[in-house]
Amino acid sequence: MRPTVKDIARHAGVSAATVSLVLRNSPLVAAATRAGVQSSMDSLGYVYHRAAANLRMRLTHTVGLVICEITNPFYAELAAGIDDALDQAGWVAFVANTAESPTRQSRFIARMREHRVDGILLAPAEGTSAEVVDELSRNGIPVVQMLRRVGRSADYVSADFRLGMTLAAEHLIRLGHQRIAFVGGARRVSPARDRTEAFRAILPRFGLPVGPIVNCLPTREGGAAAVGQLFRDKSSAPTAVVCHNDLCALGVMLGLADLGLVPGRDAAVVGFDNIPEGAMHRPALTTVAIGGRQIGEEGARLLLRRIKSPEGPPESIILPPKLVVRESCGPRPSI
Amino acid sequence: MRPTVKDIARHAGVSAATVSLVLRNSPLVAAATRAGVQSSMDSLGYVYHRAAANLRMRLTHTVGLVICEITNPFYAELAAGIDDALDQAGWVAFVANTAESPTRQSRFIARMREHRVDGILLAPAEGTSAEVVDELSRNGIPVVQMLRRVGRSADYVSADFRLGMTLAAEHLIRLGHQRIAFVGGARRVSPARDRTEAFRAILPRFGLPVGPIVNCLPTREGGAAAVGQLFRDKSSAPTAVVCHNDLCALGVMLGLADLGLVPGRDAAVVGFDNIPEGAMHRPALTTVAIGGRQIGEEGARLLLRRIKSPEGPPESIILPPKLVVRESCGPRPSI
DNA sequence: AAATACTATTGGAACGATCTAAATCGTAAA
DNA sequence: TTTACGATTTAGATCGTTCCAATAGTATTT
Repeated sequence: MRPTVKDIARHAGVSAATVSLVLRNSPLVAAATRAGVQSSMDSLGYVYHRAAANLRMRLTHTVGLVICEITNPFYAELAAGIDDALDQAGWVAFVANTAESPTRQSRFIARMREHRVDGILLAPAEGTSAEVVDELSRNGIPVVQMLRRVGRSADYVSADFRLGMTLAAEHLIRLGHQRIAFVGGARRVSPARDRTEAFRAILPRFGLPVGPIVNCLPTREGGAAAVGQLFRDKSSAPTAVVCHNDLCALGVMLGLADLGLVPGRDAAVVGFDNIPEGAMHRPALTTVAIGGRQIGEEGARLLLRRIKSPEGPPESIILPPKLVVRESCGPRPSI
Repeated sequence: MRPTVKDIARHAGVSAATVSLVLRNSPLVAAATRAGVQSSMDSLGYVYHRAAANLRMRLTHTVGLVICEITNPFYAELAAGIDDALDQAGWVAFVANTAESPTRQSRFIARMREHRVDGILLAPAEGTSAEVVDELSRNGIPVVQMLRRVGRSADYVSADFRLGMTLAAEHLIRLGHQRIAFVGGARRVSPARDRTEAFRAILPRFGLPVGPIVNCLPTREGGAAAVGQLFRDKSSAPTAVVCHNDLCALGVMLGLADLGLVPGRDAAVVGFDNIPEGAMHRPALTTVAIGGRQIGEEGARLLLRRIKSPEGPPESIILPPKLVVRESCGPRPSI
């Protein structure tokens, strides 16, 4: 059996209470005593039993990380940012990959509540109801929603997708594009709605018609399939395509290539997220950088702040996106 | 304050012990009593406090997941497989992304031991010493090493990288290639050593010289940079390149494209891993499929088995890889 | 009728830490 | 010599569950 504070106490000739004080670096304990206890711990190979301490204390120093799709490189980056920030604070995260299933998500959240996490970082699965977040808030469990907002009762960290869409569209308009399409607007999550609304708003402001909006999954496959619809009729095909995310944009470029069209020459393509493979692609992808890592870090820090002081109204952190211009838009439309 | 078993007991007019029996679906308790307790739990909004139960029981039903680089799509897939298998068994994982830093890794492992995880799933960071695994084994903490093996004292799940390399090389040889290079052999981890050794062994068996081996990071950037070295001198350039992984292979294809060479026509390229973007690339990447998801599932299941029965010698599960032929090898070398 | 077996329930001691309030010990002041 | 005080240390209750051994109550057997 592993040694406990009692064993250390006996070995060092003090009481368990004193060992506990040493463990928590209390200034109450005399230097000589502290040294003795320390050496007892070393020689017995003591490992702090945080779970036992948690039972007595208010906090478990543990959070739940619920991610809608960890295999999406953007969310992997988000998770890495969270992990970084939590590590710096000495906290640990339970992880769960919902794979966009609200059922799985509810199961995971229940499990994490049983483990008494002090808070939850939630990148909600598509179709998550506001009730999921509200129920947690009602029960005093701090939640930070990331990217997708489903409830108003909890904190939220995201990027300004409206601004991102505006940056992308203005760039294309400045290049002279007149027929601009949007691919990937289908999903019923707030970032998708934001992009779609901004897309609808910006074009008329420049006297341009709102181009076709194609609904598809935000994956390579989805993007590639969308190309078929958009470029079926050559005469009415768009000269530029804004995509829901980079994955989708890479798919669109693939679809274009399969039609013998060259992205950046025959049609401009812009993505969202700025995932690494976009830069390492030919043509390199122009994209709206969302800063997933940073959102993760901010989210983790916000959650820890909220756990420390649960009072106060829900907070929102909206980070500004940045347009990263590469090759996939080319100089000017050829048609 | 959240209700406890005592509160439920009082409300239902039974003892705490009975509530505990109901919680664990014991057949000892009468149907009527069970129903009463259940309804008390519902009306008071009881949430099981697993941490408290853990203190009394032997297990925490918790494992540590230590990943060398979560943003690498292959490891993201591995993590998804693990998450799946653990979910099915009703277990939860603490996650940690070491970003290939052994220091970080040690810190994470220590933290997880404090949380009393029942076992650890370890995809070791590069440079991990065998001592890390041995120390855990010595202290009776089950460990499953994934992909990279650093110690002999613990279980191991991986793919047969030697066989994978053999499949790739034989395919290229069958296509008629005579000058075959290997890119990415630098890293001091067992899968890299396995690939390199197999590469050195297979070519002489067909009377071919062992082509150049270029050491580089297994990233797009590394692969792209390697192309510069290999194709500097056109006359001695290889006609085929086997890469450490797909990321690297995508980089090589990028490097070739930047030199005006067409992968699959001017040089064959093969990767390892079979990550999604390889299939959705032009030319589509021929690769040795490692089955990250499956390795994750097997690893998680092995760990749970080991936790249940810690006795017995370390076990190894080595899954067979499969060659996935796509376009990046082309029909035959043109030179 | 007494002994036995079985079912359903329970009080109280764990698990390993922390917290509170009180005890102990020198030492300096009265 | 006694008292008071600050500096250390400690006994014992506590957190929310499970485990053990014991206890009723009922049905069955002898």
